[in-house]
Amino acid sequence: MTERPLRADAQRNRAKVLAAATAAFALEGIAVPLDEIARRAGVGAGTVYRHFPTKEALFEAVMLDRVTRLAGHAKTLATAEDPGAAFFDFLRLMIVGAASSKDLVDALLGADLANAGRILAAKQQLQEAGGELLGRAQRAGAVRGDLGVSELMTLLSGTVMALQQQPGDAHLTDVVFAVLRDGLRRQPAG
Amino acid sequence: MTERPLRADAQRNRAKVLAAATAAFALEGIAVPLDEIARRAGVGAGTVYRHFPTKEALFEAVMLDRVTRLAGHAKTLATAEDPGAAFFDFLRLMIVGAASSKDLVDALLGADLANAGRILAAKQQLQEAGGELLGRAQRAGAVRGDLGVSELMTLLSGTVMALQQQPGDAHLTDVVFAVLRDGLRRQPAG
DNA sequence: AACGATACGGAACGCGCGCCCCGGTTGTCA
DNA sequence: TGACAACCGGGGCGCGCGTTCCGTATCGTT
Repeated sequence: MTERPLRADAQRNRAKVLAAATAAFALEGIAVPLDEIARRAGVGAGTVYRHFPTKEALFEAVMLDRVTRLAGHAKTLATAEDPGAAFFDFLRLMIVGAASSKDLVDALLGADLANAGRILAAKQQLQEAGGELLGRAQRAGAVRGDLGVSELMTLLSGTVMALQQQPGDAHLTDVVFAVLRDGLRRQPAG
Repeated sequence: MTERPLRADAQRNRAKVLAAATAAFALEGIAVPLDEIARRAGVGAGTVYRHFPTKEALFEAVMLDRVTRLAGHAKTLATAEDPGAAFFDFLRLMIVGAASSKDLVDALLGADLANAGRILAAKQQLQEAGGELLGRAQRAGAVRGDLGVSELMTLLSGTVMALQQQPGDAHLTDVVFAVLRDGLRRQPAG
């Protein structure tokens, strides 16, 4: 039952694979060939498979870290004083954090992928944190009341996907964010 | 130089292929295997290739029709009396017209596909019509002034992609559209 | 230093899919 | 209705990619 420690070179290689995979997935999404990841890590394909039973498992490992980190950020924001500002900070965080990462969209939306085991849990954690922020902002009157977390996430995903078409276009990011922000604010009656 | 007319069965088969391809592409995007299209059309794969030199050419033919149709609708709207209403009608048209079609997103955004020959032309036609509607609405004070056609199209693509995740969810569509609409309206100063 | 256990690399396999080919069939025109 | 051209079907090829296998190299320990 107890795991013996990995050999030193095995640990090094595992880290190299994770680093290469993180970079490659962010840049090209899950579509990047595994051989390419191995090449960039300076390892053979077999080595990757000794550490991760499947390409999907490697992707899961990378995404778990990413999503958990995002959820942590969101939880921190949930303790801020101004609920409205905190919510919109969260929005920006999600948008800029994902706009240059093809992988997050694959992870959160890919029909098969998104509902697989550990990713689903992290996803729900993120939704929970987002829901908390949304609820506070709504109760404070800063955000329109007619939408829930899932609608918010859908909106966010779309925005992120759209921005990935012209990655690095800061002006585009600003405009898109502004429209989303203004659309989410509490609307005048009628 | 002059094209001889197709044989009767060839015409029938061509039509069957186009119909099957239109349905299949709309449902699954360009990822649908060509064999599957042939099967649904009740023909062999070879027949498809006799009418369209390449899978991409078939996709182009289908999309050309779709996009041209959309652009036509947009042009019609551009002659309406109320520029604001016309613009938001256009928005809804694009959203509901594409929300259940995986293919349009592939066609308008797929890096390689979108800039290939005839699709590009149709795309520009659509952008032109959209730009006309946007400009009128902005001059009439119905839409915020700080965005151009390309930003609008980006926004639209994102919205559509997001909605494709839960196809047929009318409530989600309504909420997302409402947020987009309110975000695009002329904003109060400051 | 030497030996067993552990890990490595990359060639090889299976599969899905775009595309081609060719023996057989069907439409057209005299 | 016969004969030729046009067209059809689906098996097969090549390629990319996920995954496996095994001979070789490296690590840890005595």
